[in-house]
Amino acid sequence: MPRARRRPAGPDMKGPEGKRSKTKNLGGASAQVESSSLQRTPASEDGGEALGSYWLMKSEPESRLEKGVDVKVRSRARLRARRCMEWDQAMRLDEEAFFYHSNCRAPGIAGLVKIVKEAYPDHTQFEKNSPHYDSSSKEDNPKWSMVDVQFVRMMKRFIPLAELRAHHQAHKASGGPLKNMALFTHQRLSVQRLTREEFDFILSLEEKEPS
DNA sequence: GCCAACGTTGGC
DNA sequence: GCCAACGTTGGC
Repeated sequence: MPRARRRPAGPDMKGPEGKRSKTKNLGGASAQVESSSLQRTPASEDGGEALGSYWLMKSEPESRLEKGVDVKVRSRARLRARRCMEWDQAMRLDEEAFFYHSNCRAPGIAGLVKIVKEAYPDHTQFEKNSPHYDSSSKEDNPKWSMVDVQFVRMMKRFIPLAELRAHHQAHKASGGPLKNMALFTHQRLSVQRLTREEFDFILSLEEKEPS
């Protein structure tokens, strides 16, 4: 697994590895997203055909040391096992995900990535020196898997958490698209499914003045 | 199966 | 760095 360079904030924009989202498959303990480096791709229009699902993936933009290793853009969240497994395996090639900066001074949605490799076992769970080592995971029944994602683009403007929350609150009363957004209703999920309506609404915020 | 203690996430 | 929210663990 690639080791991230130390940088103050923001996603890496180059490097061959793509971004990896790691999600624990079973056992119900946790899930994690790890983003090491993001590969820039030519902006490609997808012709607008409907993709299956949309996602929001949390990552930490700031360096953090764990077991003496800079694990940087990594976040972990407790998940319900079944849901976690479903979501992990539900992420399909070319589906889009917002990447969200968490645990930092300015939390919010920073950009877009897409799935370029569907779930596969994460080898680092078996490596004792890895911060992701999990002694309870067995080779023949791995608990953790990852997907690779590729950088698509930054948001036209950063969408702060506070702005999303304000819409969420308003939509709870008005029945708007963010009324059930998982970021607020299941706040500890590190990988969240978005409805088409949620995804489109958030994209529409890019065009608007910050509220 | 309850629930208090504990650990982690993540906003602030 | 603090701590609220909340998920997990383990004693009973």
